[in-house]
Amino acid sequence: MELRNLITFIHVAELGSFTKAAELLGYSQSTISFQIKQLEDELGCLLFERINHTITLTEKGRELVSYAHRICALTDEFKESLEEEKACSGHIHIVTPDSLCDEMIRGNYIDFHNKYPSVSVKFTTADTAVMFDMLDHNEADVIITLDSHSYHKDYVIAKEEPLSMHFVANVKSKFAGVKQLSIHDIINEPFILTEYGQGYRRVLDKELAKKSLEITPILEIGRTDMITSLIAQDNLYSFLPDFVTKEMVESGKLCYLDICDMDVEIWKQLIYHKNKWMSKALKTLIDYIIEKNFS
Amino acid sequence: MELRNLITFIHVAELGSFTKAAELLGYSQSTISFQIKQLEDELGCLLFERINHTITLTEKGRELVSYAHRICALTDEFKESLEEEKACSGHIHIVTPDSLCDEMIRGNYIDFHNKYPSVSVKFTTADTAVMFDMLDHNEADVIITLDSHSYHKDYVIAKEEPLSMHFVANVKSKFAGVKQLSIHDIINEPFILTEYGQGYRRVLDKELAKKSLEITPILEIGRTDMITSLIAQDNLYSFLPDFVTKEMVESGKLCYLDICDMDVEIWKQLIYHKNKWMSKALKTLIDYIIEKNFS
DNA sequence: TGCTTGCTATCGAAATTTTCGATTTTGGAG
DNA sequence: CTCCAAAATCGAAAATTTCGATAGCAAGCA
Repeated sequence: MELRNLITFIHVAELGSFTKAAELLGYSQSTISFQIKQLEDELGCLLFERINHTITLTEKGRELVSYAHRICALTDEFKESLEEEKACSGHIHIVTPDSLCDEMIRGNYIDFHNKYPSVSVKFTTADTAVMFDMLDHNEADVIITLDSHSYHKDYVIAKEEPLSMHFVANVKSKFAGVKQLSIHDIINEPFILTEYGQGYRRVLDKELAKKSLEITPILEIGRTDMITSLIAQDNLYSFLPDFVTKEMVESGKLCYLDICDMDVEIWKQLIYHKNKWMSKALKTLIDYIIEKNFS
Repeated sequence: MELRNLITFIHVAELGSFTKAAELLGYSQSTISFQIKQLEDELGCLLFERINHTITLTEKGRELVSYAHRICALTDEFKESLEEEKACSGHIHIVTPDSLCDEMIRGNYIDFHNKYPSVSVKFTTADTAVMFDMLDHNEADVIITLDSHSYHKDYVIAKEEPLSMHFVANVKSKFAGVKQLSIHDIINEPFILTEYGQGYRRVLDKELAKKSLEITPILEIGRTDMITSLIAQDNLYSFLPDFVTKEMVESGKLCYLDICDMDVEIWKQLIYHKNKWMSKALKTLIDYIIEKNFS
């Protein structure tokens, strides 16, 4: 029993004529005969009495008219529901590095939630490799990387920008305010870095490796807020994005070091899988991030 | 959007796999791909996200699952409704000669109604030619003729029996009790007959015509109950089926005449059109008439 | 690293189904 | 009696569906 036949059936029943239905539907008359017969054969009952070339609905036929209408109404309803602007709602899973998650939650998240209260956002933190893995397994809807500039045909980059980063130290560091430092000057100072493999940490290591250098941090930790607060307390060093340190630099607790021979290029990229279905909610979140500079 | 596709879609959504659905449904896997694509193309939206060869329902997909279930439920419901023993109900139009209508209404009709209260029966009276006309136009569901024996490939005879008829007279008639009368003896007596063209009246006329005889009735009327009551009151004559006269003959108001040279063969036939859809109600009525000798 | 397995997409060919046009049959109207 | 209208039927054409084979890709495993 296919919908095509049901639609034909409805029209035949309404018009009381195979021929008229054929004209209306743009079929030949024999097609209508065939389709109705098909229905009758499948259902094993007569839908129309044919007496002297005029048709009359049978009891079963009359019943089918009612069902057919209800069935068609449902399909129409669904098709309409596709068109109409959906209330923007749903669940979205966004995965970011630790530092950014912090930033976002403390930043615009409340505003976003107030604007779109029925969108539930799940924040998860992970390192870059895991993030891409999650995209590949459709476990994350969208990710934000802080890493070297990446590109792959399977991913869509919704937004990207270079990330300003600095070596930072306690304001009382002997290097504070000193111009034109070399990486060699500070390489043996006590560093706190994010975990190995984590986004910009990995890029930093690679850049150092090019110069046959290596930093052995005294502590590795993902939570950048802890790093900054430790540095603010003691003579320690790190390499962090400005958005993490900006506040404490401005308040005079930390300072940027002027390292002129290290060029670590880090990008912030908002990425989703190219096969990802853009739900209204997802699109809204992504647009919000792009426009409001949410992250 | 055809039901085939919706059913496939439901299974795919449930199993979360094109391959498994193909096995279950007995299709090849490429067919499933094709059918889902067909749906997606027609609806203009993605139903499944395909990321690394695993599928996940999209929002629209999830919505369609719900609609598809409802649609399938309706079709199933209809199919079941075809199977199940229907409450025997509906409207039936039965057409009979005047005399029989009387007989049936006064006879078993109440019993039938009590047994099958939701079957509404419409009785109409008509002469034989009109009755067949009504069958041909599907205006009557079933007819009962009192006429010469008829047969036609387009009609189904559900029941038939020869009808016993007699010339009848008032018990005080000079012919009462006389054996071996000839039609010539009574041909000029005052007759009351049913209308010309009406079933057995027509057959009678034809039989008389064979003998070059003719009866010119003093009154023509379809209502046989009136004929009998008039004859009971006066010295009048008629030619009627026994079922009409039986009661008054037994109570000694009328008598049969023993006319031995007229052989008028009348049949009672219960007939419907061969293309008539046998609704439960119609079948019940016909069976009832056959079994209970309703008419 | 290479092998195997499991999944979906794709493609051309085969099979099936649908559609059409022409014809037939029947009844009704003029 | 002829013409018209309506549905059934039939073979052929057209369209659609299905299949089988293959490819591409990722995961698991040795």
